[in-house]
Amino acid sequence: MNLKGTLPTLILEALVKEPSHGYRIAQGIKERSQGILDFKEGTLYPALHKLENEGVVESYEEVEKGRPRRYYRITASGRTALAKNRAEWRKVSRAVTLILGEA
Amino acid sequence: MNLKGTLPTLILEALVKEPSHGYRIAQGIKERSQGILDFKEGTLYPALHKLENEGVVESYEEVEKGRPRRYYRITASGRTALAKNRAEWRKVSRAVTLILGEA
DNA sequence: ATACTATGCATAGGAAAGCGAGGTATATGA
DNA sequence: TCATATACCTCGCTTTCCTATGCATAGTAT
Repeated sequence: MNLKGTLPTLILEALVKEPSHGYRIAQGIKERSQGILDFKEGTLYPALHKLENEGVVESYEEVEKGRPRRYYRITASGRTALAKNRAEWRKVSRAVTLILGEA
Repeated sequence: MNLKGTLPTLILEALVKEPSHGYRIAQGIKERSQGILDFKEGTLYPALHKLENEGVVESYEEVEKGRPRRYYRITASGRTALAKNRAEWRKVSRAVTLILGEA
């Protein structure tokens, strides 16, 4: 189950502490949401490419266990974007909850 | 500002207490969200048609001030759908907030 | 009188997000 | 040897939403 539009923000949040690669980012989102959020690979990879294109993340290749992995690192503008997106999420999710009810 | 996918649920919620027509439903969502949620007419009307097609709302025409208005009434299956959507919203929005942080 | 705004409904075209399915490749364990 | 997990990618499709446009009426301001 997923909420459209939240993925870019969730990816940025996943990279705040340290760089990571696509597959691990997806696992992390699933685990940190207790299995509720589950973005598919066909969604995740294009999203990462888009974020890189926008300059909010940078990527580099790192060889691990003989195989290359594409790591992503959040940029300065990415941290700004994250802060903005986080605030927006709070605002709009509270607005919906205001109508649909909390309890 | 809007959250994709929430409109059908917000419409059903708007009809719980009494039937209403498109224009008023849109106004209600905007007001009850304190101006934050603002779905456009080009979004709302097709959404209403779809909900009617699915059988969760019924429509009828009522002439008011000499002009016809299309009123929508929530059906029994609409109430069931609303309960389900409401629970889903809680679940998934909490999952996102779990990751993005509450404070 | 005329024009603008609000009300009220509707459709068409296009963008964006996400999914499913498919492809490629390696490592590991049964 | 065969399946599964890891790891990345792309294509086509559907859904959702927005903008723009059209039509029509009522009220208000100029």
